[in-house]
Amino acid sequence: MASEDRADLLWGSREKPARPARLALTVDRIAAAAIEVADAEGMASVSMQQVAGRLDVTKMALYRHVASKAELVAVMIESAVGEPPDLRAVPGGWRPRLVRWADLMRETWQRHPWLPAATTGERVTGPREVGWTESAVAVLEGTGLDGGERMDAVFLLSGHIRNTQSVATAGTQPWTAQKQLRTILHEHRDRFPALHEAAQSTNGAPRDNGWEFGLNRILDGLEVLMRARDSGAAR
Amino acid sequence: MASEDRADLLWGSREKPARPARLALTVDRIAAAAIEVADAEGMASVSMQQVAGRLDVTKMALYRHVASKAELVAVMIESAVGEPPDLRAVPGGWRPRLVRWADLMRETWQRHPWLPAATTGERVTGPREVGWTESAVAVLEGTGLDGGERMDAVFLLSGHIRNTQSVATAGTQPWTAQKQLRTILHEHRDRFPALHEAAQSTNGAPRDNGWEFGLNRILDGLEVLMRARDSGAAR
DNA sequence: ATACTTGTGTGTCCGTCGGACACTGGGTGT
DNA sequence: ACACCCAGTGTCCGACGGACACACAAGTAT
Repeated sequence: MASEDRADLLWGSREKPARPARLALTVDRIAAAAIEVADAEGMASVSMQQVAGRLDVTKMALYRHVASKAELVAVMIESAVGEPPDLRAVPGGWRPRLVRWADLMRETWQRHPWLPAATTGERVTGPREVGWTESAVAVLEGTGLDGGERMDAVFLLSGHIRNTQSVATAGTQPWTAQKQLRTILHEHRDRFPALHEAAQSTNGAPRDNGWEFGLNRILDGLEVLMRARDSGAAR
Repeated sequence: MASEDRADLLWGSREKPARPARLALTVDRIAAAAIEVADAEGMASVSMQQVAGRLDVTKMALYRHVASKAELVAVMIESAVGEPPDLRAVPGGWRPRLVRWADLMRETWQRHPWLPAATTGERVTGPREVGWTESAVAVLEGTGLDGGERMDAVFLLSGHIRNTQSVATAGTQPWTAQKQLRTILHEHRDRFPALHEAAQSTNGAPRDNGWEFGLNRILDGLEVLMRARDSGAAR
């Protein structure tokens, strides 16, 4: 079954030293080429033929190493996200650690603007991706949040990263910075008075798609919950 | 230019009563058929031929009414999201109003599970979609947040809706509820101890993908900021 | 009544996509 | 010397979005 194969390639032991590996083509080389294409021309340009062409090989040769395009994308993601960080050395408790985690995550996603597009839809999550989650959930141990809450908190945070990054590269909800909509907003200012006024009062301000704002709001919200838990337990 | 056409169809006056309109095929009928397909079989099944087939018509006939598939999708979205709500009647100030807004938004997005998939990537935002944003931004007037912050807040909230909804229908980061990953997590519990422990402590709990959790955290976070603004201004 | 125009739907074609399948040619183990 | 194995090739398929020329009806001008 395809999904089993995919999971096997992602999760199985990648140690097959039995074969001497006289391979010109390897999964890693393929993934690297695909990432090059995606970085340079976006996820839409990642086709089997494009990737194969970059390796001077037929597209069908790729299928000797990956079972499907979905698996290729999965391998791309695993390769791109890199090893999850160890945050234990970051001082100051959960909040600075989560900030560090979010910054690292954001850096990675900025290096590979196709990650939002590649990680939407049904797919098998790879170990490194889970590792990133693990490292954030671990930060929240001992904060008074229960297991589900810890996972929800990390989901909330990583979702925020995905959203801001999607907008930055593609324009999911490009209310700002995209002049086409800005013009439309101005033309229809009677229809959208609150938006128009809000947009007016931020003209020229350096936009980061609400990255810092959302991050601080989420962390503040978590802190509120933790304090409530503390006082509740102490009571 | 294609994007101009798209914007025209979305934003232009749809009143062309000059022609008597003896049309069997209309943009609205096409959009309705496309939404039927998407609701039933997902966004991946929305192709020009599928939609045309449902209307007993050739796919090329559709191109008389929409300029491209991208425009068809844009019209689908506008039709699916519906008219934005008027929240002025909701009592209790900004917070209950935002909750109401989020609930309405979530209902809509649940009725059309393909919306997350359709609204990713570069595209022109339609007036109704902007209307939803308008109505949320309006709720935040007079809360002490400046224009950019109001927009960031709404972006944060709508991003959360999108994320939870994506996961519910497609499995963007399905750490939970997807038994395949659950099994993997159990097999690799030594590698992901924090995640494993967090998952253990929520076994059987009714999952909503962190919807309520994230919503409350975001609103708490906004409240913290507003209080800080208030006391700062009073000081 | 007839010819012209306008606009709606059709038929055919193209390039690209993911992928199935049969093949080939250069190693390696016996 | 031999057969086997397997990475890479070549060809083919159906589905996709879309260009383009055409058919054909209805309305208008003459």
